[in-house]
Amino acid sequence: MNGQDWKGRIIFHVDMNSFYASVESNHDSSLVGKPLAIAGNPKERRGIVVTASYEAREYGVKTTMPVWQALKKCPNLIIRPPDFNKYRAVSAELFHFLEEYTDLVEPVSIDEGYMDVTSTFKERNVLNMAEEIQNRLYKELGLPSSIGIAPSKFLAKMASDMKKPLGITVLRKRELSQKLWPLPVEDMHGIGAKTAEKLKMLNIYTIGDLASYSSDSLKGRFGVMGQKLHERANGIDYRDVDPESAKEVKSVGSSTTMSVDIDQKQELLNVIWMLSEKVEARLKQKQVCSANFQITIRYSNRKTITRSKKLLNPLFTKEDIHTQAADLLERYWDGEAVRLLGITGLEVIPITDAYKQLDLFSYKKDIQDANLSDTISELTNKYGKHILKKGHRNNES
DNA sequence: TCTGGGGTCCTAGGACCC
DNA sequence: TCTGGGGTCCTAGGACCC
Repeated sequence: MNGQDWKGRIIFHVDMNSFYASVESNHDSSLVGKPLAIAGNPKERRGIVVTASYEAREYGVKTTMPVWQALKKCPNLIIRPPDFNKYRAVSAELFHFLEEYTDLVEPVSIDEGYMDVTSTFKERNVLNMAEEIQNRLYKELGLPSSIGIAPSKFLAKMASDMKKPLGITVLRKRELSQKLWPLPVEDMHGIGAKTAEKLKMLNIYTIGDLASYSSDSLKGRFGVMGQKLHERANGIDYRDVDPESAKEVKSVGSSTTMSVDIDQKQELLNVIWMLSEKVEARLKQKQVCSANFQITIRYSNRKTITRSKKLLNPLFTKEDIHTQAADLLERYWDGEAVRLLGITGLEVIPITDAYKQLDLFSYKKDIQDANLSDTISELTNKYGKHILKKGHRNNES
């Protein structure tokens, strides 16, 4: 939004309430009105609550709470494992539905998104429209939601959080001092536990404190983020609603926390193999591949390291992914017991683009000594891109 | 006998180049 | 006889979000 008309924008932030729990209740009416938690690996230790129904929240059950703790708070809690395929399907319906109202729909996550409804303003009352959207989402898709209405994304997001479940909240710029500034800083989108802690050391406790604090000082201490937070606390946010933004995936990965920590190399390699299969499936599903793979190792004490490696050629088969990941594990695992392993393809590119690259590569191969080319490819995949650069320079010199 | 799994963005240091 | 400055790329870690 680089014009002068940003002030006139009307943006909705539409946020589902207890999304996964709502979807499960829609598929199984025996769950309706019950304390329900969607939780990973209910039979394993180390499962956590992903989503809790409002009935479960009454008992103090919260997202990220370990399952055993949730059961302590609410002994008759019903626990269901997450079914992400099901949620993704409903999510697609949800965004398709929102697009009935405007093309300017930006999905932010599986269960929330922004809508720029400025253009509909002259035709109809936006508050009525928000009510209609909320009612229809509930009746037609079985999804309770909260909607924030404001002149910017940030304010719309903050507004949708103000009344849950089934709330509609309008946040105008002139209402900031009354509605936004009294909130504690940790309630601000973009401020987590660490930043809130640091802000409190500066005697910044509310969003209002942040808004009136010296911008330069925040910039000095927190960099770009400090400046952004200060602007947003003052209601300044020119970001556009961008329907394309969610479509460009940048990384695709899979990780798992083992039910018991593992210190045997062969067992770790077995897990790496399982993850390679999953990553292959996810890459294929998204029709992308990657020439930059990363492994994540979390040790028993939760210390977590990542190690990555750029390759010359994009990969997507489980065998190739396994080779790279196993090599990284071999080189960087310190022998201590491991709690979590992960594999991620970074900087993913569409497979169609990769074919172009491969064609170019095979062309080069044709005109070169095939054996030499193979050797270079092997070396670069093993040791990284800089080897190739050096090789080229040496050849050129 | 705590704390998942999927991501994005920013920062900072080192290598390397000119 | 000891050490510049600007720029890019790569890697790792950290903070945050749902």
